[in-house]
Amino acid sequence: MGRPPCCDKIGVKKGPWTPEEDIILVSYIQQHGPGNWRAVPSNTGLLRCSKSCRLRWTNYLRPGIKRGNFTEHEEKMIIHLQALLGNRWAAIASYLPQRTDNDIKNYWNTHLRKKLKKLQGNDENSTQEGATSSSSQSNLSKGQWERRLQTDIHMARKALCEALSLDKSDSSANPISPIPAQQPVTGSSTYASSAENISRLLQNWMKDSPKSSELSRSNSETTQSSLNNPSIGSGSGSSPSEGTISVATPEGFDSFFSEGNAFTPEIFQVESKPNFPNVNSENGFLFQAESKPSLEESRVPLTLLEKWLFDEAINAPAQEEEFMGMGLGESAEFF
DNA sequence: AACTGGCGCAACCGCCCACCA
DNA sequence: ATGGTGGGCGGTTGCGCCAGT
Repeated sequence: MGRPPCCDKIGVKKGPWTPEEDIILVSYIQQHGPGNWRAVPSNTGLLRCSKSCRLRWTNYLRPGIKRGNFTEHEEKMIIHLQALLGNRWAAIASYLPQRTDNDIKNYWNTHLRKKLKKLQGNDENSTQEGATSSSSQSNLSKGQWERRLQTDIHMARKALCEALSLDKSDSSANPISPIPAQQPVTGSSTYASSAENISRLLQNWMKDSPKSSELSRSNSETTQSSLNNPSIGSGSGSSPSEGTISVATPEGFDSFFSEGNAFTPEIFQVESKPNFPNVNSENGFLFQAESKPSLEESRVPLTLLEKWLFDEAINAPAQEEEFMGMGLGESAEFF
């Protein structure tokens, strides 16, 4: 019996998300929290597959996402982690806060794999050592199961240890622990990153959309107030659970921006406090830097990995050169 | 200025797993 | 024990952008 599609494909919109859709989704999630993705399209009116909504949220709209160029340090981490874990991007991402697995995967596929390939071409003879790197996909896939098995054993063991010593260990104090997705991301960058993304999208959209000049004032006011009020869309009297997001019509954006408003985190009423998760005062919803909850579970307490990360935490970034000597062979020559 | 090929990235697809009734 | 469902993950694709010609 084949599994039915996650959603009715008929009438489901595909392709790039519009700013309007983004805002609807963000508003909804801010109100209800992430999860129950199945209900998102029906509750928001989005003509999107539930999966698509989840993906859009986790890969793009989620708070705390850092976009743009990878730093050299991040790059090195990815290389090492990939060598150790294989293509377990979610696990790798758990060690790189603010980066999504999709981002890392893309970066690997577009930049790092190419670099390593090039390197391999330059140094054919040294590929033996490079067996831990991506250049040896066959070896990697071969050893991946063993690695994974080992990983799972460690995970189970660590989970047990953690369960037994609950509050004793503060993960934030442990430099070798992958950073939980829920961990506070300090400063104004928490929501700003995603808000900026939306802002950028909106502004691009504004540039491109001829419709935007036909906007009605009333709609813009509605939109702005909607954006400022997380309870928008559900109506003043309706309960959030049954609320249908009816916010952010495209007509609203033009005058919204023309009034000099910036699409800032404040618009979402998300406070930028160090002690994230934020509490939305309007509805009390804990707008956490959710995300990748499974990633924390999938943390990989490999001894070697932890050792390296520990050293890395101590030495980096000032002594990144020392990183080279960690014994992963080819990746050391990589730079 | 027009064309083209490569690149980067967002998004989709399909498989898998965990959970629940 | 079994089947259904939701969600997660990794691989892949498609499209827009940009540099080179």
